[in-house]
Amino acid sequence: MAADKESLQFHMNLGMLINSAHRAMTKRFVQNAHESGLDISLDQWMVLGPIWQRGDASQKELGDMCLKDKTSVTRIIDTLEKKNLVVRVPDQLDHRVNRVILTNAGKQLFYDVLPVMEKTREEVKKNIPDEDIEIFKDVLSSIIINLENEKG
Amino acid sequence: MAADKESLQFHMNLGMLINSAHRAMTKRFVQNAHESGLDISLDQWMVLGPIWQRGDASQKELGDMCLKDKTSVTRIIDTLEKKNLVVRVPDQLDHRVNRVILTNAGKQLFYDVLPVMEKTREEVKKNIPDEDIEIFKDVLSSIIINLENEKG
DNA sequence: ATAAAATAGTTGAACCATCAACTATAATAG
DNA sequence: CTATTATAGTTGATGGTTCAACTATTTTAT
Repeated sequence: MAADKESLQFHMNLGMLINSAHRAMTKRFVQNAHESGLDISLDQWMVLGPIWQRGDASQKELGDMCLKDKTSVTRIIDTLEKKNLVVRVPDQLDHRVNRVILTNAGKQLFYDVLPVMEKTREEVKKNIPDEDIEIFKDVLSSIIINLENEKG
Repeated sequence: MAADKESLQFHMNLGMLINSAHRAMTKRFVQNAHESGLDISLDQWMVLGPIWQRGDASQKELGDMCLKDKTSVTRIIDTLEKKNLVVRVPDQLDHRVNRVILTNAGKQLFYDVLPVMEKTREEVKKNIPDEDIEIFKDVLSSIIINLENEKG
């Protein structure tokens, strides 16, 4: 899985590049967390964030905020619950929805992971000009919008 | 999973954007293939390509070219073999390696999927200036290089 | 007030990624 | 030549994604 400039030239295929950049970022985040003695996946972290931010969140809201499918949310919450980082509390008003809240362990983990996330972000962006990052984000947004399901 | 400009503004997080752009591309490819009556995943297609290009390839070579782990290659070849698109032939010189070759069905599928890939590529890049795409690729390459494991 | 449609969440199946442990063969070092 | 090491590939486990089918509520439309 070599990834020097030369091999990348050869693999200058959008999809593959995106794929491997994303995998590299995920891997590095987990590595960094592990080096800090923390056991959490990037997806678990992505779900944890919005819960912390709001105090609680329904699974639907989490899916919207993380751009994740409801099935994925179900399973991630399952594993977060197994790890005692989170609990599901049935909503009193709408009995279809679960409110997901952080346990104390969940809050603690959130604070512990914050600097890991920051470190990873810096490693990712190292030596990349800010204006390129902006264009990069714009292109990503455009791609997502291009592929929005035009069901109408 | 709304993805209009506004919600994307809110989610302007590199990792999440990359993640969902990649997932959207994968999904669209499979959809397009399905609409053409073809049953193939993006990863299967990514493996099929290099085999076609070379006539045959070892699993190691496929992993290198697709930037995939050997375990992933093993499993993808497994399912391609189940679908009779590919066969493993033990290498005569080095008994550790499998040469993977396309069946006739595999070749046929390759030709059938080519236009689907092209269509998907166009949908992805629609309304995005070429120079932005170039910067986009550069940033992706830089990220990958930034995260290359500096084990030394 | 009731039937139909929409919404929130779960489950099972199929696929892919990653890790660790393993088998088998080949290359190398003494 | 033999012992060590490196390489190619497989297997099992765990986690995440997607699809389709399902349950259970709530909304809406008549």
